[in-house]
Amino acid sequence: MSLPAPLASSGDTETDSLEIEFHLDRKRPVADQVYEALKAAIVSVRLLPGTSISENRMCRHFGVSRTPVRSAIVRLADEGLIDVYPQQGSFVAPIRLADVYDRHFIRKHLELAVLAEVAKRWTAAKSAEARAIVATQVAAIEVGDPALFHERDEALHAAFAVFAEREGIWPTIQMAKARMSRLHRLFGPPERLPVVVEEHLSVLDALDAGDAALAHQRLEYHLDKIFETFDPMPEAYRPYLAD
Amino acid sequence: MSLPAPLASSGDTETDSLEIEFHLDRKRPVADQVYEALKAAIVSVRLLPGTSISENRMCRHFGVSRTPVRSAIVRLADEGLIDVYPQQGSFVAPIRLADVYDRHFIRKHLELAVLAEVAKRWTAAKSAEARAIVATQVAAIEVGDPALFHERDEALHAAFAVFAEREGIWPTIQMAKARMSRLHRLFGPPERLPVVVEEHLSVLDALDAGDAALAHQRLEYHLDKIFETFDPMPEAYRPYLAD
DNA sequence: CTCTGTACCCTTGTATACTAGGGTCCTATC
DNA sequence: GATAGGACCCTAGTATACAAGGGTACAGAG
Repeated sequence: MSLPAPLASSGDTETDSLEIEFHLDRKRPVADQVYEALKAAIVSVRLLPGTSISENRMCRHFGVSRTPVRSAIVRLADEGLIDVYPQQGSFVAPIRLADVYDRHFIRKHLELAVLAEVAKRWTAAKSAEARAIVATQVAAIEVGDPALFHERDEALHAAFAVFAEREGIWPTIQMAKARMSRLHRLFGPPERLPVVVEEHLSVLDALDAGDAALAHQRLEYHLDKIFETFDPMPEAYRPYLAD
Repeated sequence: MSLPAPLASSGDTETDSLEIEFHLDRKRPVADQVYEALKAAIVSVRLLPGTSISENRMCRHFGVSRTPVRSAIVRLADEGLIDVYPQQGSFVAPIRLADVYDRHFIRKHLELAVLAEVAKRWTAAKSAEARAIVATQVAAIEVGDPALFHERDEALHAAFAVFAEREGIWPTIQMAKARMSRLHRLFGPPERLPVVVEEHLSVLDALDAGDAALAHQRLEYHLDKIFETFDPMPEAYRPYLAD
């Protein structure tokens, strides 16, 4: 039988040099810390799709027992970020294109609905707060820190959820965003980042002008445009994809 | 300190008569079976909000060890259906009204977006399939089986996701629906069920007529109407609610 | 009678041991 | 030499043992 992972059995001879920064805090639940560390590593693609997640190796790496590691893996498997094959192994899930399309659908319609609520409550203060976040995105581009850029991008979208007084739906949007986040960080051309900033600003401009319909149109264009970046999917990316 | 559960320490003297039907199948992962059984019991409110979920009692009840039970509880805690208080206990989560509002927002906009896609692909065959499901809902009302009614209601909404060729977003809608499902099954007046059927049919009629805008309007009315059923929240329901 | 301290039992969190099944590689046989 | 079979090691799934902290009830002191 063929395993989905292209790397197979290496890793024993190598040193366990997993690039997961981690410092154990005995005062907090260990399982939560392992979960957060693993999730951050997967979403930021420091752990590439297909990477083997052996429970025992994680135990050695984190210096804890299998129980909290398993707990973390179960949670990540529920989120679709890890595939567990009993008696075979656990692997960072490939990026499934069908899944990405579905998540884009969810994210797009939720963010547009949030935007409609935001438009009703738009104020100069909110505009200033949003533009301040965009400014930090610009700064992230200038220092060449794409990870920081994406972090600030999340902050901007989260702020909109707060503006709409729908803070509770942010986790759902974020989970939908996580899948595409891996695509962006893997393949997203860096030269598009300034364009993203401009599109963000164009939405804010429409809101400042009190034109909700225009803001809607511009956000929809922005979201679809980002998505189409990967329309001609280069063959080199195949190892990380599925479906 | 005050625990959220109103029942406290009883349960030892009583027999463990948890109303969770369960038959262990040793060929399937035990953890999955426990998860499914617990989730079904919670969503169908056979396990009321606030009920204590002691891991040890679950072990005795299911006849398994703590490990798979813990795995199931972790997953349900992630979904917000169980609250875990370390060193104190785990309890079926109360119905948080703020959460219900957010989930309704998510469900409404996603279902409306799905409807728009369905309208583009509407055929006589799909209409017949949908109406067949509605017919089973009518049958469920006639035999007085609200659990079956809700099961068929889920089937109808799932069918729409399939019609829209967006099967992948159904889990997200379903998770949003789960919260309100508990409200409906607890407090939903049975006399409203026939009205629900009529509203479902009115949407199908609009689709048959090829009027997507009318279908949109009627579905939005239907979803909001269901939600407003609980607008004057009787004080008797307070023990099961929070926020 | 009131208050405080302590012992016990409950809880979840963590660690470890054992089970069952799949992959691989080596060996023996044809 | 090619192929089949078996031993070994890996995996995740499950069971059990231990640790740490909170709740409660009871007993003793003031």
